[in-house]
Amino acid sequence: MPKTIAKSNKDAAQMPQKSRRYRGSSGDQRRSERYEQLLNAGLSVIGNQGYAAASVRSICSEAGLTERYFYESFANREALLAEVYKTQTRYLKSRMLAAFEASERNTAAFSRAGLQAFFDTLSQNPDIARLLLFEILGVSDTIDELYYEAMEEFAVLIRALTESLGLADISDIPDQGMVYAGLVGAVLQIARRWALTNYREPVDSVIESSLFLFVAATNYSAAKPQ
Amino acid sequence: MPKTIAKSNKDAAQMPQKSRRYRGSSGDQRRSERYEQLLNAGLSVIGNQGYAAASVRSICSEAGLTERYFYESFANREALLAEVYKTQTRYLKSRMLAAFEASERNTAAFSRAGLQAFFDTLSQNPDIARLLLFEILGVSDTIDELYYEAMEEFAVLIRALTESLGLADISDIPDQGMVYAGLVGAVLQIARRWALTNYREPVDSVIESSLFLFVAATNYSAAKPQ
DNA sequence: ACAATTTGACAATAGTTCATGTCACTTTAC
DNA sequence: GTAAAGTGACATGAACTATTGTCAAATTGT
Repeated sequence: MPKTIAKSNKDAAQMPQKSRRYRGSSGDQRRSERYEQLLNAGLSVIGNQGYAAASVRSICSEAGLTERYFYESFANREALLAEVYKTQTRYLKSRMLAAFEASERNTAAFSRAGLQAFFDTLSQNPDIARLLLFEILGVSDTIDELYYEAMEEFAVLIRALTESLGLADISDIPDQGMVYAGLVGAVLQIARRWALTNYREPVDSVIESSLFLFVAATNYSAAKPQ
Repeated sequence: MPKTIAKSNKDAAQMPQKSRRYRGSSGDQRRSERYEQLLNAGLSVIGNQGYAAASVRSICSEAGLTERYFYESFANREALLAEVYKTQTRYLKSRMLAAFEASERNTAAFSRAGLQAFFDTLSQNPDIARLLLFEILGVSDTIDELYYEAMEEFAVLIRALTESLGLADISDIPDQGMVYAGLVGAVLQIARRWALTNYREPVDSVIESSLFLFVAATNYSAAKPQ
């Protein structure tokens, strides 16, 4: 009995092997559903217990899935963290952009709307806040890179915001990117302080404090045409 | 042979048992020397490989000491991290204060001196930079508390600095602490960006960018007496 | 009805870490 | 010189973790 006889028409290099429907959904649907569950569970565990405590087992348990399915969607813990982070920054950015568009077209309302969306998102989702403000730093070089990119993207947002306020020329500053990074850092730090004091201050207060720095930068440049 | 006979005059509750000199130094000296070695090794390992990779074993190996001596000085990894952090923030603050005192007594020189001390310390000690800017966040509630306190202390420094620039009245802002926290966050974020791009920009550039935000806040308030 | 696929509970392996313990060796006090 | 204190290399055990594997039960296509 020569072992070269295949037991079916399947090749030695196994075919994609189209999946069967199960409980009403296709294989792809089920897989992406599990992916979503893991993403949500990841956010929940990281947001509640921190990334250090977010073991594969605890995430799967939270997701109601077996460990095997973890590796179906992610190579490892860090890959999950990266995806969760990307998803949540995307979500945050979309909320801010939506707020911009829904806002009245005057500068004060415009920038308040963006900041409101930012701080609202965090206070309504403490898990996201903990992830974005605390857990993401110092994990690995790869994650640091991700963090850096996200900050730069938010700097672009901030730039649009401050420029809408009238900040025209800060060309005497060697690196304008640094200034915008600084403004992002200011808002993030205000958010961290807010989170660490359990969101005790009213949201308007943190918005005003943030806005103060934006407007100050704006006015300074505007008032200094020379 | 009744086991109640003590083998010496030592009590059942063992006495403090005064230590013997060894290799020229007293027990206290040796212990505090080991403590220093562990602190330095901790900074080195955390600064080079991150806190996650800073196992008790790796720290002791770096320190050239046995694991037993770790627990002589620290209850656990986290206790070491806390002490290293406190030591380095103390060091950073002392360098900044020294810079203030050595500076000429005009506002521009004064604030530049402080910022120069800050950024110089980080670029000269990448270990410290990594610890203070990245590794300290998201470790535990205890460490977060420490971070929060350190930030507030730096906010006081910043406040002194900006007030020396003439920032008098920002009383229309609900929480002034938030504004100062924001300025601290701005400087920290600029430092993070600088570190993540391998300190490529000249130090004067990051100083000017930071200063811009300070001066902007100053001028805005000053120019807005109403 | 029945074989194949899918799933979930769980075992297994190999590795790591913390924290403590053992023990031979070095140094000191007397 | 000798007993005790101090040291360093290493062992140990309990607890985790990541990752793969096993297997019976549930579900499906035919």
